Amino acid sequence: MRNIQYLDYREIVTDLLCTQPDLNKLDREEIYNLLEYPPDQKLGDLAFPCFKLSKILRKDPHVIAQELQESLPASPYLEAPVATGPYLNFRFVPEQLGKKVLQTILGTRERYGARSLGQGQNIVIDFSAPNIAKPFHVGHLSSTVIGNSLYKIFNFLGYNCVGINHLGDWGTQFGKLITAYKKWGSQAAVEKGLIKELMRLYVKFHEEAEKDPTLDEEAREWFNRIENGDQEALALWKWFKEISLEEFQRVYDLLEITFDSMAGESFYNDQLPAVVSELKDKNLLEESEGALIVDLEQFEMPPCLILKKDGSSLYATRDIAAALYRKRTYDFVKALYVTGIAQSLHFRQWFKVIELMGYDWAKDLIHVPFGWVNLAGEKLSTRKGKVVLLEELLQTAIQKTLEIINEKNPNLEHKEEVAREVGVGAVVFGALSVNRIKDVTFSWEEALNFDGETGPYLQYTHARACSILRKVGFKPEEHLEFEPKVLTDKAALNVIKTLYLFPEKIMAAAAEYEPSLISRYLIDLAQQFNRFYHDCPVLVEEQTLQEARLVLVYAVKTTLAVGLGLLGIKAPERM
RNA sequence: GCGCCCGUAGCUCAGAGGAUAGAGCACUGGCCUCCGGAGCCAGGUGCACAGGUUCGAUUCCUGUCGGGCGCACCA
Repeated sequence: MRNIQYLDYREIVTDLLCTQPDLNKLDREEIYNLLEYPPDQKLGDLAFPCFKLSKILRKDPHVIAQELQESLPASPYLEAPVATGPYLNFRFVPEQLGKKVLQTILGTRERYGARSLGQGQNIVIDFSAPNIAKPFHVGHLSSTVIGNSLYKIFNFLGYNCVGINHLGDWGTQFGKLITAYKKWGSQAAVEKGLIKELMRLYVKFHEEAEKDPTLDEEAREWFNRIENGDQEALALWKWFKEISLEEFQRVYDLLEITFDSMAGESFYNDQLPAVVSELKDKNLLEESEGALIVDLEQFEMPPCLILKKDGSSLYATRDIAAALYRKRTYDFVKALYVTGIAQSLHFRQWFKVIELMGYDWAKDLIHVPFGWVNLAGEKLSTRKGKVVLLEELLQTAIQKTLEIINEKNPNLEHKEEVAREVGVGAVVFGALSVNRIKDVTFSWEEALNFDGETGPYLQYTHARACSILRKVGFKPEEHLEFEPKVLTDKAALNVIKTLYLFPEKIMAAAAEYEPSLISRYLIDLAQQFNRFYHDCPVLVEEQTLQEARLVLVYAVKTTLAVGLGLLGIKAPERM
């Protein structure tokens, strides 16, 4: 794909400012970054604050702004700049803005905002990663939808993403599960109850283990047997895994999320000895309290545990093996790990180990953390069985959507499909609409609220725009010569300004690994559009005006659909 | 004890070295002979506290307080 050049007023203004001798004191990039959007539209569309220059030139910033106002050359894209106090304010020529932005969208359509920055380079994204034999609950939602969204965002920017579901299919919890199964379970009960039964056994184990610590010993032993290839243990492990995967798949199907690799922790088993010996060869391993560790004291971190005293592997061991494997296999330029913030130290530790092993790509390993999900003040806890199942949440949301459709739009075709898209969209948007680092408290009431800043609000706005376009059979390629001059209403101009910002927002979301920047943006766009929709009738007599407004509607519809797509949310044409 | 994250409106959250700090929910009142009322419009209160850096701090730094998490054989 050819790289698309998007209209960038910061570039235009920077060019203009660079013509001024006084501005030579700052380099181009500095000027570009100083430019800011004024807090109030009345002031202008883009501002250059003169404080930095004031310091360098030892001159009153008011005077600088004033002088710049007088000496700057004209630009076809900008009105004459206005000095307001220590700021030089620029205003976009609305006609030019509208023409450029809307034509770009008419031309690029569902690729509006896309770029070819990645040039096909690989980015590995490790996300979702639920634990086998545990229920898929709302606590897994963040990793799953954030990772999925980053996948789509980086793809859109021209990278080739590799989505890996690093399943928690190895570790001591299987020892616990087998112990519990042997003591309190049965084949029939597991076949009947599936994950629910596995979870019951898991919870039971923890209850009993509090009274009887020898159970932990037994569990460790069972896990050891799995690691050593014991037939019975391995068969049970496989069985539990299959049961879990089937259940997880139902959730992924609802979310329409796919992975390029399902290589979980167990996948790296045969690579662990090589990792250990490489660490040994590089003199990084030390024995401590019977275990093998990499000492990280000089980096002010606790040691990274590589092997337990019984010789079995640990989380870090497998992550290191996985990173080496992924670098070999995918030669990534970045590897993202989308996990809870509680694991920050763990990642800092083993990233450092990779660095100490002499791999310069350690810098390309990036932890993308997110906050906790609480349940009405209490922590989610699989061990205590206190969870909200994600599938249940999604199904409830779908049900509720169906009820709303039956009430408001009973003749809608494909109701079930639309209900799924909207119900799931509500849940996904909820998880992606806040800064990922914040802890969130799950509440049914909020998760099922479809008013205000929600996924359904965006989808509804999109559907209404589609509805207008459908009425006239709008085809974008037939309207390239529309007349932008007639889009003079304040509401229309605000929509255009917001549309203009979209490519910039995608870049920011990628740079910060923060899909919520797109969520917030889409809410803003929808709000602007809904004002326009309210204030300005589109299907008016006057053909020139109608055409221009239709183009605007099309541009919004397209941008909403693209943005929702980047969040992993469907944009139905009717709902 | 050491370390990390978070404290913005009644609630959920945006914002971020600068020009009067914004939305949604909830509450109240308007708006459908008109492109879809899951919508639009109007109505109030707020940067945990104390220092510091700066021409300027809600934003950066330090400390205090409050909440969450992590720190050796779980992941």
